[in-house]
Amino acid sequence: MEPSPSAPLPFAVADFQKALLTWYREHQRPLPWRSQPSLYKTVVSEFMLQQTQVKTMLPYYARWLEAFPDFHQLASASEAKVLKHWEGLGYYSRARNLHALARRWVALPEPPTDAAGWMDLPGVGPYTAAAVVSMAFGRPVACVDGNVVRILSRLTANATLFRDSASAAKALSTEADALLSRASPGDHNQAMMELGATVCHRQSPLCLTCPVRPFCQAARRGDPESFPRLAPKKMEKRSVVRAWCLESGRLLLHRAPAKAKRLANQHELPTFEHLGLAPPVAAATVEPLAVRKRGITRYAITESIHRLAPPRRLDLAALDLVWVDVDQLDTITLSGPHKRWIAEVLELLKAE
DNA sequence: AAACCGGGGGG
DNA sequence: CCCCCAGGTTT
Repeated sequence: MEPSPSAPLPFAVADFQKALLTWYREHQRPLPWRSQPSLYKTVVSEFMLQQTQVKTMLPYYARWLEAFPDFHQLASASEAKVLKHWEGLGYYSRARNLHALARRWVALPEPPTDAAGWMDLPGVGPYTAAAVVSMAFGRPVACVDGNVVRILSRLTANATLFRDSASAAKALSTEADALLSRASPGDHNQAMMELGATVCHRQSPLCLTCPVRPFCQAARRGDPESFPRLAPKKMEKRSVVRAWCLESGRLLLHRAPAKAKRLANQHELPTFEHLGLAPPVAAATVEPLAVRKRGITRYAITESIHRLAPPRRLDLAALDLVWVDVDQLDTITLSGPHKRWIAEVLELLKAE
């Protein structure tokens, strides 16, 4: 999409910046990467925040910094250990990318200090590059995440119907740049996102306490929730039948190959396809051990878990299957939902 | 229970 | 440019 010619913002940019920064310096949340900041802390926190809210990633962040205090310790850790520390956070490619980034970083004669240089590193796109170079190197590059999209579209009461938040981010990047404080780009970027996270909520925004309300067209009109306008998304329903094979205290699990597109090196309960079996006709009529639902991106997935006698003559290696002692589940990496579900089913069986 | 959020990568 | 990734929170 063509970057729209920067429509002049309907207020004095310097006044906006001052109001925003004054508010941020007083009201920012005390987050662990903000006290004694470092490049490494900034990178780790931004990776964890890529698809996850602050509250969720906070405990992971603390454990991560204890296990991997800097780029060198992270680079020399095994991938298994890295994934283990990410377990439960989801979207595991972020962990592999961060690990790969650390290994590239320690080998670099001179680590990059500009956005283009960071975008060459694994797992770093426009958003993360802007965040890192503005916060760590004071570079004037505006971050545009979902929070910023919300704030910008409300400030100007922008009624454009965007395809999705990614295209909105692209379209609004010109304005984000026009608004950016050249003197404090790192604080400015953090202040915008902090404002979006704590005041300019998607629903019921706290306009009465907003430091930039005098600049906001949507607040003036009284309908901030009308912005941004995003095209509705379609959810697709899917269902999966999983096998629960428990024998002699060992559970049969599927481990996605290292090159798998999804859940590489992660364990989950095997589907019947994983076992080389057609989903049983019985699955439709026999009561499953458990039924769980999960929503991922645009999919609404229903997973039913059926007890299955261990099939004979399984070629474990060829099918990426492993037997894991139920007392040893902590030593492997399970996907977050399956980790919970397995614990729940074990509890269920104990009660029988 | 359904709807929503949301960066990066790869084709 | 479009689709996928395989998770949590909110309502």
